[in-house]
Amino acid sequence: MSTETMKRELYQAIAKVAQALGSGNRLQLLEFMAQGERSVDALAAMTGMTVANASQHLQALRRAGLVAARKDGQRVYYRVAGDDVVRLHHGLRVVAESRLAEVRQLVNEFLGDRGGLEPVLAQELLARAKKGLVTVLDVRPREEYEACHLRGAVNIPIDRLESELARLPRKREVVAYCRGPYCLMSFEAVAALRQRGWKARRLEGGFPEWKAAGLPVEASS
Amino acid sequence: MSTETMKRELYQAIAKVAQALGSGNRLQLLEFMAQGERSVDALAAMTGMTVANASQHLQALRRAGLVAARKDGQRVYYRVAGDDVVRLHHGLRVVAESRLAEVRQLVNEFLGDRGGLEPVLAQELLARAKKGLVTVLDVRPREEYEACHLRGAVNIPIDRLESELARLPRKREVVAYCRGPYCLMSFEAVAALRQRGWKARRLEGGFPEWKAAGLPVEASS
DNA sequence: CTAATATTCAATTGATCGCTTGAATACTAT
DNA sequence: ATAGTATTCAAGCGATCAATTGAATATTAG
Repeated sequence: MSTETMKRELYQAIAKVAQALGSGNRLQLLEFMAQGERSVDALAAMTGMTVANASQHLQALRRAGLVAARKDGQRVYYRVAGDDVVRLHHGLRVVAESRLAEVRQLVNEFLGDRGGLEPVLAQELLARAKKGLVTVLDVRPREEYEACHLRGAVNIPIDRLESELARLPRKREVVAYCRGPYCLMSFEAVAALRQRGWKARRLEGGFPEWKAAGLPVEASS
Repeated sequence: MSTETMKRELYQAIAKVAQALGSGNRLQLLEFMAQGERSVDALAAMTGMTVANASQHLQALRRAGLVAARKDGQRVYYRVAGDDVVRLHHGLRVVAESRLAEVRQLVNEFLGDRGGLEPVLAQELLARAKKGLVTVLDVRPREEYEACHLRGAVNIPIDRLESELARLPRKREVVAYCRGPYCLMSFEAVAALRQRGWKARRLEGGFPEWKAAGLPVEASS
């Protein structure tokens, strides 16, 4: 076979991965799976899809090698196949935000005036946390925190933040994070903390991006 | 509008970038454009597509913000929109090679027994070149070298390698590179040099990956 | 065993995509 | 102006895709 045809076949095979990413529904499924494995009906509920539709999209992602499945009892749990997949998802978002005006506008609308809160970069947080200068706050639900979180982070789910404020020392800056750049919980947390006199910022990105970058994480017990 | 619908729209807009990458022909076009800007008919000839077809694919890439066009005389020159696009292209290849067995097999078939030549990583080459331990050899055609090349690289196009061997000092190791991981010129060069007694290896990836990683490049004159 | 639950499968519909063909447009050289 | 070249446009065809619907399969609880 000529090298031209071989190269064409090769790129056509690589393109299948991009095709699998070429659907808003599948990108959303991947975002949720980046938090940890999830069952089909959980993913269907989170994305607002029918179960049958979610199942078919998950199978498309599996055929492209982007997710893996594990069966336990009557449930099937899907998860991203590896950190490289999360990084690819992230890279796609970055390019889309920087190259498509429509995406930039949608992000601005979505974040509203919250966009103004300038985020802390992962490397910066890592350095400041090492020196004990900041409290790292995970505002996701308890189960997600327990499955995996940034090393040394404290967990106060966003709906309990007001009642458990006492756990956050006032003198240190708080850096909050949640599920990712399109998750609003850390924005809310920062706003609430600032209103009550804390110095607070949010982490750029969220938990999946941190983990995919190979930065330190830990699980509870 | 509810945040769910906004998020759905946002991801649908991001997915358009992935859709643009979801075609082997467009991935090949991007590979060629990563070397530098190219006219429509040059790209059509390189990929073996009809001119009309290439034009349409290029417009699809432009709608997705991945390439930009410049008109000069009666020709239109297309180029990748930025280094982030090259990095995304690269990330896609990495995921496809690591996650799809079919892609791994096609790569092996394509590279044949050449796959055995273990490549030099970019960071390693940078360090060794700084100490003057290696000769960096660009085996691409002269025009491509002149447009842009790794800083300090020597240019001997692959078809003139035999006749200009004298330009390569025998005692230093040679590291050869070309257009990218699916370009065979550097493999040939390494094989030829080794046969004649040189110590030679090839650079992992190629020129576009080096440039997109922000490593030092320069142009002639 | 039976009922209930979770997931997958199969068939259908409308929409979109990829490629071809042939014509239209834009620019250059003479 | 005219001819030649480069690119884009428009129409058409077959293939693929996304979502819905309803049924089939697999597993657990009682």
